[in-house]
Amino acid sequence: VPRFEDRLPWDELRAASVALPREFYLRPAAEVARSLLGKILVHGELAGEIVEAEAYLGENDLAAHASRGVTPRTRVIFGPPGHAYVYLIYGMYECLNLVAEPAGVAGCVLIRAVDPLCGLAEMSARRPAVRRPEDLASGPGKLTRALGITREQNGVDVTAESGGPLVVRAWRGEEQPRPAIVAGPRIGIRECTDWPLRFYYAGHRAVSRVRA
DNA sequence: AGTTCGATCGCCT
DNA sequence: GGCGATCGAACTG
Repeated sequence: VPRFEDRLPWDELRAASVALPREFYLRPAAEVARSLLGKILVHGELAGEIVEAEAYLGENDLAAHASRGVTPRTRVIFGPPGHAYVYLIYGMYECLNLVAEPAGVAGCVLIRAVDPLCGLAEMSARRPAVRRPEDLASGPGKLTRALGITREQNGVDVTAESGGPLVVRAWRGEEQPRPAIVAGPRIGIRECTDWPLRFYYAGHRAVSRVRA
């Protein structure tokens, strides 16, 4: 099993970042998806920078789980923003979404890839076959497995600065120069395939390579 | 109660 | 590029 080095120590990551407030998510899902690039997904002491995300809308978006209305599974998507929607796909993989839009309006963002920052040893233990650190979380099912995110986190508040198991944080201070953002069609769906609701960093090594 | 099939991944050729 | 794994949500009757 290869050993990967953390990009920075956990306490430095905590000091250099702050949890995103609920208002961040209180916007159209596409805006939230684009804005989430460069933010930090944190589960326990495992963390990675978001490099790819997709927006899913409401009743007109036939690719979205919410398009068929409120069900026991989708109720979180219709709830207040800043919460996690986690579901099981293909019987074996969990997918993490962050709820956008005000309560009563459907909209969420599928996190498709993160670039590992902290806890790489534990991530590689969870995904022993992976040879390069940028492949640990370069897909929606890969990142939940690497970070240990499951349906147990469905519905949790990701804006809690203290105490939350799953939090999204932003770097403090001045924005660093960052890669160009590409918008293109979403992956793995059969409806609304022309809508440019997938956002990712151009040329980033941790972006999922599914269907180029 | 039974059936269908999916916001995926990794291994095979 | 093709396919099997694996299971629960949603829909049919």
